[in-house]
This record gives sequence, C-alpha cells and structure tokens, in this order.
Amino acid sequence: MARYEQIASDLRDAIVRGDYPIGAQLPSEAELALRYSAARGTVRQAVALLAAEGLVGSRQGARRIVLGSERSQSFAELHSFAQWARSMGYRASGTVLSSRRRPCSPSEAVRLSLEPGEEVLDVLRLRRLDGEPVLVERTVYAGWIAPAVERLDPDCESVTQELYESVGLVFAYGEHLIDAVAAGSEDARLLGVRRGSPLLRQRRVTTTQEGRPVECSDDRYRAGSVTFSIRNSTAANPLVRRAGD
Amino acid sequence: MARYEQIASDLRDAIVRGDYPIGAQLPSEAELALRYSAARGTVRQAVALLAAEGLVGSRQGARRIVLGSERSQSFAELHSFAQWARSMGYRASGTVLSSRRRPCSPSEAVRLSLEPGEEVLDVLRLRRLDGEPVLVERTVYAGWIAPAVERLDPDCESVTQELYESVGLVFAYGEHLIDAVAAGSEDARLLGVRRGSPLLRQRRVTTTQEGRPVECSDDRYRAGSVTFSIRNSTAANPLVRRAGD
DNA sequence: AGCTCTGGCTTGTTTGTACAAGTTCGCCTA
DNA sequence: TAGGCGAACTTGTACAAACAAGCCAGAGCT
Repeated sequence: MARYEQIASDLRDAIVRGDYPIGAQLPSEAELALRYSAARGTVRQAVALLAAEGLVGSRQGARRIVLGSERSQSFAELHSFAQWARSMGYRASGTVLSSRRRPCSPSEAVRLSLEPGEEVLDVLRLRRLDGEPVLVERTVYAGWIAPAVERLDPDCESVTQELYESVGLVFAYGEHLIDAVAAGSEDARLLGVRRGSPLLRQRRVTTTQEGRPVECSDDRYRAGSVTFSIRNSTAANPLVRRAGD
Repeated sequence: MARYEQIASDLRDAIVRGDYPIGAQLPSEAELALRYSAARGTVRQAVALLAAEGLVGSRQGARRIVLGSERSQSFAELHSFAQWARSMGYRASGTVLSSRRRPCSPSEAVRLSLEPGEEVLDVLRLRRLDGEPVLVERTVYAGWIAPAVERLDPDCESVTQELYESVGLVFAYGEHLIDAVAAGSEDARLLGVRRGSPLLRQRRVTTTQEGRPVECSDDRYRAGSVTFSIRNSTAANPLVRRAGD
C-alpha cells in the first residue's frame, strides 16, 4: 500500500469515526505533512483521493471541509453483483436460464470490437438477493472468452470472481447506461411482477485492462430492490445525462 | 486556464478528432512533456484528468490506452437541466406549477441540516424538452435561499444560472440516488403517460462550496426521454449500487 | 457600529529529481 | 520452434522548492 493511500485511509477512518464531523475543517496540508512526516505532494495525493470519493470538498485558499462520512464501495463491488451483495450483508444467488452461441449482430460487433458475424455467447441469468429474484441479466460475451464462461457452474455465485480465478480475466473499465423501462412478459414472469411494471435498466460494456471489450449486458432490476448512488463535485463527475435514444 | 488543463484539452480534442482512435496508445509521458515543454508532473496531471473522464486507461509499465472518444459534460450540465439540454442542442423550458412555504419534515431537517420545524420552500416544476414534457421536479429548498427562489420568473429556464447571477449561489457538490418508480396519478397527468408506467427517478441533495445544503429534490423523467451514463474504472468510480429502502 | 483593507494562512500550479515496479519485446538457448 | 531471460521503456510514488491565487480574520478607519 502506497504512503498516500495509508494517509488517505487514516483520514477516511477519522472521518467515518466522527473525529472530523460533517462541516468540520480538515487540518491544513502543511500540518498533515508534518504529522505524517511526508511531503506536501504526498498529502495532496491522499486528500485528492478523499475528494474524488466525495468525502471532502476543497476550495483554493480555504481549509478543506468534510462533506460526508459514508464509505463508498469499490469498483469490484459495483461491477460484480455477488461481491456487492456480500459486502452489503446479503446472500446472492443466481441461475443460468439459457446459454447459446450465435453470430453477433452488427451493433454488437461495434460495441465489442468484433468482426461482423463473429461468434458470441448469449447468456440469460436470473439473480436473487436472499432468495428473492431481483435481477434479469442478458449478457453477450465476446467469442474469445466464451469457452471460459461455458465452463462455469450454472449456479455460480460470482461470475467476475470465477473468471478471474480460472483465466485471470480482470474487468477493468466499463461504461454504464441507466434508464427505466417497462417489464416485458419474460421479465415479468422471471421477476414475479406484472407486465409493464417499472424496472431499472443498466446497460453496460466492460473491457479488460488492455481496453479489449469482454461483454455487453442488459440488466433489469425490480423496482425498489436496488438504487444507484453517485456523489459528485465540480471537480469530478463521470455521471452524465443523455437524451433517450 | 492552467497549463495542465490546456494540455488535457489539447489531448482530448485529438482523441475526439480521432487522431488517437479507441484502442490506440497515447504517447509516453516523457514524449508529451517534451512536446508541450512541460515537466512530467504537469503532463501527469493532464492525463489524470482524461483518466478521470474515462477517456483513457492506464496501467503501470504500459502505455496509456484510449478507451472512449465521447466528450462528457461538465458538472454544471449534470446539475442543471437547462444547461445540459442546451449543450445537447435541445430547447429546454419549464413552468412552476406550485410554490409554497411550510415547516420541514424531520427527514428533511436531517438532509438539509435544518432545525426541526424550520421553514422550507416546496416547489413543483414541470420541465420540457423541445416542448415535450419529460420531467416532474419536486424540490425542497432550505429556508435561507427561499426568498431568492421566490423572486425567480416562474417560467425561468435555468434555475441554477439565475440563482448564480442573482445571489452568487454556486451548486458545488451533490449526492444523487437513481432508481425506477411507477408514475403516480399526478406524475401521469403532467407527463402525459398512463398511471403506473415506468419513470426514472433521481433524488438529489445539493450543497454549496462550503458544504451547506441548499436543496433536495425528487425528479422523475419519462421513460425513454433521458438516460444516465457512467464511465468507470478500477481507479475511480463514484457510482455505487445500494439496496432499495 | 459598520466598513475597508491588509497581512498571514491555505490551497493550486509547476518544475526537477530519484527510485520503484510493471510491461514489452527482442535475443538467446534448449 | 518454443520458452526463458533480460534490457529498455513506461508508469507509479515520493521528496523538495518556489510562486500564484484565493480566503479570512483582525486592525484600523469612518
């Protein structure tokens, strides 16, 4: 763990613990540098981390201020349903309902950087939280990863983790589109809701560390089961609104 | 504009223009430093900006890779419906349907850091894109900003901009919760959809630069009119999933 | 009392240096 | 030919120093 991460972690703990309540000022960079025997640049890296998490705000000339005290989850927990569920104290389960290979559509070829007509793997999964069905996942995997996915246990809890352990695959980057849709008849049947009832849809494309697309997916959550949360500031905000297509 | 912002802007333009297509390698920091006659640290700040936007990814030891080429909007455009709409080439309009003062509820007191029972301003707005109603906005403003809000033109296009110009108020930080809900009868009537049809809901709390809460709001978008988009990486992702309450 | 202004404090930007750690690719060997 | 090894390259981390720019409180003035 890098020095600046240690410092960030220490400060984060202090904030979560309430040593610096919401609205309070953080010590100045100079003081922190002295306290941790680090250079000012290192301290700046640490507080930049906290600012990116939305925990503290900063303005030139004024002391940094504590804005929040909730710890936010890691990327892995965002990407992996199972890992997120576990960290929240839920028991996640899932079932593969269908899995078949087929040639990719033109739009999939673009999103996954494939040759037109190249083979992809189409998987339909139902996911549960504490036994309750909450998520219908329709995922399209690029052909090159298909064998590893097919080898997975159909009731495998965490696909992300299994793929990491079996072939060393790391999901590193992703783009997510979030909107609301009405439940289709299949969605309704699987999730146990009425047709036309609201679902929260998350469409995503995920790539490896090298920027190679792995999968794109259409995930639909039962309304009320899951909420997405974003903290943002003038400094950094990756969330954008887009016009409906 | 700082030097590192200029460099970031230049690189961003080059990426958007297609000089560095998706999957391509960016020049090394050393080369960029030479090209822009800047120190390596300055170049690093520039590319860190692009990485935060999700445009490029980086791994220790390997060249940086271009991950996307879409320009993402600024915070102002996320926060302000009107500014976002304008930047996307839409014509935004809006109407205040009701506006009244009342004592705040206990939960509002917590979210806006008010004394229990302190007065707040409750505003119901309908927003349109190119004349089509797409958004019902139920906003609760803290009492101290209420007079400025009441002075606004009921058909005012951009509340954010007007409040900045009239009282110098800057919305600096926000927390956003996104989920799907069924349209209530009022929602349905205002948006011209059937009751029970899916809406994308964004609940938010916004604060000033000093961390003082200004407003909390419940915004409901007609399904299909707007999509939220998030780019993330192992490095930074402010988006988290939360269990439904 | 209320206002202005100034000086000290704090964060923002930039440069330079050094080393650590990971990647890539060509060369050499079995 | 396949695999291993290592050198060169590239990004990550850390330190030090200097100046710019913005904030704030207290001194002084009206």
